[in-house]
Parts: sequence; C-alpha cells; structure tokens
Amino acid sequence: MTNVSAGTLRRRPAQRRSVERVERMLDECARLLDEVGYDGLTTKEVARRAGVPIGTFYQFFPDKQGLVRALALRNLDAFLDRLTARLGSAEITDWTDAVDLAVDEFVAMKRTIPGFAIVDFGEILPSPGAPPLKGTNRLLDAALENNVIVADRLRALTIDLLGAPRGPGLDRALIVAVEAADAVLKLAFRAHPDGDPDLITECKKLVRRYLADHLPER
Amino acid sequence: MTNVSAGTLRRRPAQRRSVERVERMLDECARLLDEVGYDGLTTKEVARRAGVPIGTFYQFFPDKQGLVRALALRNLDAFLDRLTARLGSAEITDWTDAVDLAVDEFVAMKRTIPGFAIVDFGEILPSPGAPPLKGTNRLLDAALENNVIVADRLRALTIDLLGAPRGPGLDRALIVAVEAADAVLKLAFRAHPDGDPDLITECKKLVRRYLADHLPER
DNA sequence: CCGGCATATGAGTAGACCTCATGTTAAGCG
DNA sequence: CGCTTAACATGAGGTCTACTCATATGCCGG
Repeated sequence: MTNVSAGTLRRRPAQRRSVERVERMLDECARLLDEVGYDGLTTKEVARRAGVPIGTFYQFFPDKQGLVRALALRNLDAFLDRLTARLGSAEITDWTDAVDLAVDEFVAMKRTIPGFAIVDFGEILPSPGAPPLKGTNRLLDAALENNVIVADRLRALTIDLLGAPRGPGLDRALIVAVEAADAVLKLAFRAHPDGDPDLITECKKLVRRYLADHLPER
Repeated sequence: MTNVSAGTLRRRPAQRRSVERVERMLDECARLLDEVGYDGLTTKEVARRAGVPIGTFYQFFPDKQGLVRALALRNLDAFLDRLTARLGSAEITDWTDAVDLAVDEFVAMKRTIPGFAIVDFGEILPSPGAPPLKGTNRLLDAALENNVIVADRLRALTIDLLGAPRGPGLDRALIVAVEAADAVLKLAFRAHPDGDPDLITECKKLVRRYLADHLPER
C-alpha cells in the first residue's frame, strides 16, 4: 500500500507531536490549494497556518513539490482504498460497472475532499527516484508518474475481481485508460465546479469502448 | 487563423527589427525548453540568448507564461496548417485514416520541431481573457484551454472534409478525443524519446473506438 | 547535576520575475 | 532645418519565494 512517507518525506516523523505536525501541514496544504491553487501556494503560508516554523517544514518535506506530492499520495491512497472496498462489497457482475464505479467514486472525492479537486492524482508529483531528466516540466511528468501507480493497483483489482487476462497488453491498456480518463475528468471539472455531467458520461464511454478490446466480454 | 499576437503579446511589434526580436525570443524559448524544461527556463536567459535586454522582453511578453503560450500557439498553428494541407491533398476516404494522419503528424512534429516535444499544445498557456479562476494550477488549465482551440479547428476540418453531422455532440466528442489523445501521447513521449510506438498505436485505437459513435460509419 | 546528542528555530541567502525612471530614437510640424 | 512631442529601449533594482544553516533548545543516560 502506498504511503505518504514513501520517498516524499525527508525524515519520517517519530514522535507523536511530529506526526501531528506533518498531518496539519498536509491539511493546510489541501485547504490552500483549494483557495489559491498551486501557483499561489507558498511553503511559508502552509507552515504559518499549521503553526509550524518554516525550518521545521523543511525538516520533513524536501521542497514544495514534495509537500504536494505527499498530499496527492494521501488522497490517492484514500481513493484506492475506497474503490477497493466498494468493488469488493458491491454486486459487480460486469467490468463496465466497475469502470462506472471507479469514475463515480473519483468524481465524488473530487467534490468533497479538500485539495482533491485541484491536485487529484497527479498534477505535481515528481517521481520518487526519478532520473534527473532534463528538458521536462516536472508538473506534467509527475502527473504521468502517478497514474502509473493508479494503474498498478487497478490492475491488481481487475485481475483479482474480474478475472481479466493477465499480460503486458492489459497493463498498457490500463495505464492508457487511466491517463485518458484523468485528462477528460480534469476537463469536466474545469467546465463545471462539480464536474460537467455530460463530460463525465463521455469519460465512462471513452474508457468502456477502449477497454472492450482488452477485457472479457461482460 | 490563430496568431501569436492574439492575446499573448503586450504590444504587437511594428518595426521590422522588433518583429525579428520577438521571433528570436520565441526561437530561443523553444531551444531552452528542450534543454532545461519549463521549470528551468528563465526570462533572463531567453533575453540574453536572443540578444535582447530584459526590459525589452517585457515590452512584448506579459510574463514567462505569455512567452511559452506564444510559442505554443505558433507551434499549434504550424501543426494545424500542415494537417489541413495533408487532409486536403491526400486520398482520405475514411475518417479513421484522418485520425491516424493527425496522430502521425503530431508525433512527427514532436520529434522534429524545437520546443514542440515539451510544450506541444498545452502544458502552459493560461487562457487569453480567462476568468481569474482562483484555486487552480495555471499550467494545467492552460493545457485544457488550448486543446479546445485544436478541437475547434479539427471540427471545421471534420465537418468540411468528412461530412460529419454537425452538433454539440460532435463538438464535445472532439474535445474529449483531443484531450485524451494529448494525454496518451504525452505518456508515449515520456516512455520513449521518439514516442513509444505501442502507446502511439494505443492512442489511435482509443480515439477511433471512441469516435465510432459520433462519426458516420466509414 | 551534566555532557552529548537529536531536534527545533527563524533570520538570512540566492535567485527569479517583473517594474519603472531614465535615456534614446523617431515622427510631426511650421 | 530646428523644435516639440510621443513612442520605444534599457538595465539596475524592488519584491517576493524557495530553501539553508548556525544557533538555541530540549532530552536522557550516567
């Protein structure tokens, strides 16, 4: 299971007080993202609101990107956990239902979880042990990187719950599907604060049509 | 036809020398993007390489984003012009061929045009007269905004050349298709410097499958 | 009570974006 | 041609942000 401290923190908080401080900083980061966006977010303000000196901020987070990455991973975990639970419990007879469920759950969290609407999966996140890859924009690289994590866990779900045929074809298809869905959902939330319903529908259609080649026929 | 000076420049260069200066700044911007990426690009360095004082830079470009936006629009124009030419001249009997052609042309330009590989359509570009929309990341907003422009021109092409049924359904479908394709192609170029061939194939499949509902059956 | 080690702190550094007062050139006009 | 006026060009410097590091503070075994 992914974890906030996996490659994003400079030092793992040991004492109870430190853990709470890191948690508070992440919470304030989420709220600030909703208020002023990534560009407007400053590490100083995050620290101030969390009641933490700036030096302590940098004890735990390597930089601004690391902070947002940590938040995104926390949100990502929450999303995948909830999705796993719902896929396991509900009566999913059809993989197309699973697609709808995943999209709906994602949309629901975008609406309700602070910081999720803006950051969601990727947007930020430089890869943890990434090659220095000059000539790139870290924001977008990160988005891609993160969707690979989602695809990984979705693959596990897909194989376990739906009995899909394992293999590189499926892996690639899932990554492509997540990437495409992510892009369309971003568009949906750009068009409408709660996500344009038509675009959400189109997102489901897009994914279902594409996956029809890679998954057993209902 | 879109134009670099459409909403991206602070003042349109009138004299011949000024036009050349703006052109040189855009060229250097492209080269620098390939070398150091968006995060590493500085307005100072662009100006220095173009042999232009920093003050003059800001006479023409409102800010760093404006510079990159102008470059992206220039590239976008080039892409759409070439696509229009190829769609008009070639023997396109089938809209699925048109999809392949568009993707191939895009990939070809990503490989060869400086600054295209990194910036391509969007990535940067805040909308020209955009609402101030707090709480967002300007980079990603811009990418979306720009793909709408692409979709607009693709729609014109689609209707004129392929006789597709006009309407909001098609508009939305094209925007979704461009958004999704853009995302998958970014992934393809992240995975491989010249674009992972498998992912490029998947991109075509994704778009074709999705559009099958919206365009007349070959 | 105390030495030594881990942790906490915030003034300070480096550097980026962008401005604006000043200098320079061109244009309009009698 | 000289004068007035406006447009354009310039780069030192203001402001702000990410991030550091020397110092202060607390913690703990002896």
